[in-house]
Amino acid sequence: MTTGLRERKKQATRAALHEAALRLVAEHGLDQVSVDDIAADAEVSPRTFFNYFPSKDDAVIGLDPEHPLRLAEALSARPTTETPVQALRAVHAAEAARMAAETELWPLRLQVVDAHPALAARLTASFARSEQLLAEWLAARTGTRAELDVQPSLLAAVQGSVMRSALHRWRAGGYATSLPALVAEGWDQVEAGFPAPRH
Amino acid sequence: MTTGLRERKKQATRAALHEAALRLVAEHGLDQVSVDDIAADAEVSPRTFFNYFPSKDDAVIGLDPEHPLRLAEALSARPTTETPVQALRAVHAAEAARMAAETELWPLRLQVVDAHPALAARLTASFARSEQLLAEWLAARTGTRAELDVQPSLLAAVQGSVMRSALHRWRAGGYATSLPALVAEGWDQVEAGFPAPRH
DNA sequence: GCGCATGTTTGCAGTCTCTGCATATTTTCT
DNA sequence: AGAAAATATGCAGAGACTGCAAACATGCGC
Repeated sequence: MTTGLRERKKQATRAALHEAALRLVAEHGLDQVSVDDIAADAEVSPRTFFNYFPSKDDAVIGLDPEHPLRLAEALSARPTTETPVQALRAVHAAEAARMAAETELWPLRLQVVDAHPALAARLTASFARSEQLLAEWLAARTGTRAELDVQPSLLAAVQGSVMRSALHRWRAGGYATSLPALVAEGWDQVEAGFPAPRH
Repeated sequence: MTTGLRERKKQATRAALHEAALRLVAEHGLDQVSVDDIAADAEVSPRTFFNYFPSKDDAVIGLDPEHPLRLAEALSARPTTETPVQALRAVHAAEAARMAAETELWPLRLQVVDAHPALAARLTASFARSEQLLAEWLAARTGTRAELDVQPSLLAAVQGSVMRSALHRWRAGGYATSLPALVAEGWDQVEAGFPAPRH
């Protein structure tokens, strides 16, 4: 787990660029912030910016590209006695706790995503990669074909819906409710099959 | 419902641009097709292209921006005796039938979306607008607050998942299964709460 | 039919994102 | 220290997109 100077610097630069992008865009708006501004704020050359992120939007969102793989690993580590939904709930719970711990970044992310539909699309794209891996894991776990059976692709998508809905309500409620609780509430609803609410 | 010459021409130009974009990108790939190429193919000036679509990606996807509103209207027209899920199922069924009728465009759209993650994000963004309106409708229908209660935002998102999953399986199965059937299958799964499949 | 009001198309100039390539700088390893 | 490898930077250029102003087409009242 040794991290040489080189590796540490890379992490620092990446974080600096992401935080600069997020903070500047949150304050001034997406169109009022250029890549040059972000690079200047992070004290690297504009050209270097593109060594770290393929686009301005990606820098603003700034999610770890390795994350989907770690998620898939976490799932594979769950005991095979669990049902797919149980395994997903467990992984989501850990995930939500980790996200809620980033008290600085996620509220800012959700703010800019809310203000700029283009960024919402990027964030969704980030989730999409996870969903694809998840569908494959589900198919393997249940012995079905990911491409043709309903459950893998649908449950993978629904899992994303649960998380997005929880994030949405987290922000709407001013971050007063705990994110893991909101996620759990979503799963309860999913497992209950969306019963009609009584009036 | 009268359409003057002016209005008809606009529709035709929009359709020509969309079809040119879709066809060219399907054949040559997103990066190998410039806006100038698309405009030339549709026989308008490059500048005119941007009178119709705000970006190249949007032209490739080419969904009607009015569609979310019509969807919301269709929902409001459902009898209030139906549960939210029943109403959504009914509207989805009609929707799926309409989409399956466009035997030219949807397969091409799904092909390019599959080949280019950036376009997948755009398509999802198009759906997102519908989901937002839907969440509001659900909240109004069930007398809850769209922002804070679970069901509106989650069910709106899940509805999108059902449709996306159905489209995915439609394409994976070579368009052999009817889209409405795939959508219905998804809803069955949702209503059943994703039971663990037996082995 | 004529001509004005309004909406649409086009060209032009300019900004910004993003890429390829060559060069300098930094870190690592021996 | 010095070679090897990774990283940072500068430069030039393609292509997306916008604002503006000038042509052009259409609709409408007369």
